[in-house]
Amino acid sequence: MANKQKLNERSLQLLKTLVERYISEGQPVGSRSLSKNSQLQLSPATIRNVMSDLEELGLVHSPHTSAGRVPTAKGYRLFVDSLLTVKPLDKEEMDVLQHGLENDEDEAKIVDKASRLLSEVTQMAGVVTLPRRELVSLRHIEFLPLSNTRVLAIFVTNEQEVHNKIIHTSKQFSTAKLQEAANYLNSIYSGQSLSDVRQAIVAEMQQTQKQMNQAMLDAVSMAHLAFENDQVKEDFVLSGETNLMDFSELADMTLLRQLFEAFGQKRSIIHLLDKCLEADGVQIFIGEESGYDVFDCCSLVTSTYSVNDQIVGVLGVIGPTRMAYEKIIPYVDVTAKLLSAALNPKTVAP
Amino acid sequence: MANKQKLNERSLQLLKTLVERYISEGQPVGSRSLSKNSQLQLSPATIRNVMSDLEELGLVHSPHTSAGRVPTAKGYRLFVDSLLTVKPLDKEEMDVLQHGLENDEDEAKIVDKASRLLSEVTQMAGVVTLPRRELVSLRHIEFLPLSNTRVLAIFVTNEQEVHNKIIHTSKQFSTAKLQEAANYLNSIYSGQSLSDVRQAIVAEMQQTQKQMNQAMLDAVSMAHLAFENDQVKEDFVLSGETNLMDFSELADMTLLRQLFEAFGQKRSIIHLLDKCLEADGVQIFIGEESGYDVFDCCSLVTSTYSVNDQIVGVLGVIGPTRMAYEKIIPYVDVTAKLLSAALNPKTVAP
DNA sequence: TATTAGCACTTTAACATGGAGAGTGCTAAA
DNA sequence: TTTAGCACTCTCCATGTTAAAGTGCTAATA
Repeated sequence: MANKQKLNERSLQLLKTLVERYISEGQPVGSRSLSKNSQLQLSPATIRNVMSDLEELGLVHSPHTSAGRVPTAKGYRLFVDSLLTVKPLDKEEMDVLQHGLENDEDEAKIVDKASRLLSEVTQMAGVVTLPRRELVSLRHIEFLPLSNTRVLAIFVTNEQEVHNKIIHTSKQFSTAKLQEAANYLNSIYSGQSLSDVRQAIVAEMQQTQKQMNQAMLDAVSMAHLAFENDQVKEDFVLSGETNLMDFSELADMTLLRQLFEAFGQKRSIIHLLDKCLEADGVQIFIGEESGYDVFDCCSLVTSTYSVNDQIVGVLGVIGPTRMAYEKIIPYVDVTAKLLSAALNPKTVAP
Repeated sequence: MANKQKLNERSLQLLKTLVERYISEGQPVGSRSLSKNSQLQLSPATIRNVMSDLEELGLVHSPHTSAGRVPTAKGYRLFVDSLLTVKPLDKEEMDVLQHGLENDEDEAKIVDKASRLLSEVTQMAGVVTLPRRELVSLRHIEFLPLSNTRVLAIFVTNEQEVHNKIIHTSKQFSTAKLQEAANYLNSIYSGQSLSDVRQAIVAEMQQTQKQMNQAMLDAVSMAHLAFENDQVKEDFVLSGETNLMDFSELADMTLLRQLFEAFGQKRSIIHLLDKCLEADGVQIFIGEESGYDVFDCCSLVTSTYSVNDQIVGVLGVIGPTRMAYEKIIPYVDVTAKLLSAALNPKTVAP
């Protein structure tokens, strides 16, 4: 079978040119056109032999007998992993991103802008997860009495963001009592990360026997209510989905519909993006690699971004598998870095 | 020309059957099929004459010489205004809506559910505006110091909803001072509607000369910052957009793209929905009537919903002009009423 | 006078036909 | 090992044909 043996320098060079050509033209590429466009001086016939091998290895595929070849997901994968020559962004392209992401205070706005920028520069769909709250630190918590046993819990994180949640307490508290509880919690937990706080609270609840007075007990149980599974709110911002409508790969309405439904339900996208959180740097899912049928004809190029040197989110681009990876990868990479920079607390204090 | 004269009972009856038939079949309807399906016992030839008149009046239109007729927007309008026989919902259909909208506390969740229900029962796109804040009453305002001159303003409206905003004050305030300011504002404005509060504040700011002490002055100027143009946040919840992809009217990708872009930008939709706020009850925009090119092949059926007998929002359904109005109208109507009921403070207080 | 039958005409949709073009696989020669 | 040559396959496109559906007009009819 000599499979491995066949994958010599020449075959790889040929596969590279084939993928490049298919990406730029969108048509199955045949032996004649490859013979002209590759550096190698080979006749179409020779190229046909090589292509036949590539097909046997599952790297390319022929839509029908007399069409050229098209890369498979596996072919793209090999291309991206070992053949791709990334084209760094030029000055102008950098500037667009840089200007777009500077001078914005609000976290939500920055994230939104990043997503929009990604979709604009790539003409595909841009996606950015909201920064994980788990890792941000609690600055301040406050309780406000509403009616009866309803209490509004407000917590400020990271200097910037304010979140609130209505909790139902077991009994009615006076404003003073609530203030006292908040003071207690602030004195202990302020500055710690939300996930740490959550853990600590659960721990404290379990050893109630400890020498805690009623007030402290109340405070802890309220904090428990305030922080309980709030992380479900994991979310992302998607922009430029409509760009995808222009790709012939998605001209089929059922396919398009499924894709947009997946966008709307968010679940699968979140799951997919979560996978990218684990590793640092640029990651790529090509076609069926994602594991979701809906994305069979799509690729996802992502990178992580950080605050205080901790990875807090993912951003990326969704487009057809036939995308200009050599350009998309640096775009995603650079945007991730710029977003990190934009979100990090400025060193120059006011 | 005898235009008016021609629009006798018979022509109207024929137009009605034509529209009904076109809505259910989706094919241009010809004289033969009309002759069979209308109650009138008329030969195709006679019907052709009548249709010719209808065409002259701009009520129907022929795609090409040997196709049947299709209603125009004007034709649909006449149909909807004077010919339509609305089919009230049966028990089962009512139940779906009723069960879907009961037992939910959170305003946002209710609105979301309503939108989803609308899209599910109609198999088109459902839309619900968030209740206008202008008309809700302020219950409580609170200020929380952040760093330096940044202050977090929190206001609770309507018992239910909590909003917050970071404001930048001119100088630094102590927690006590902020508390004092909040107390002052609460004593004066609590219970009034947000728009009233906003007006009153602007008025107070203008006659600064009055016998106000510095604390009151500070309070008012902070309130001004907290409430300034926050109404831009007018928003709506759209569901089931993807349902629209199944309609042949929207098979054209450029059209579909424009429509989805309009959904994403929200501006035009908000504007359109705002128009519906003015009148009470069900309103309908058919095709080009909306004034937005994107909606030329769509119709919008809306109704208003209320809290405390005040109209606070609009909900509706977006679909192709060729929709089953006799069913959609009651669906929208009933959903609006159920939503009003769900949002109104329960009379049985805890 | 209003309605209808009849007829010629138009348009579309569906299907068959027949190259042209592009590309392949295989074989045999270089 | 590479290449030229050739038969073969498949798509695309233009063309033609036919059937079905519908129209407008005219003349007959009630």
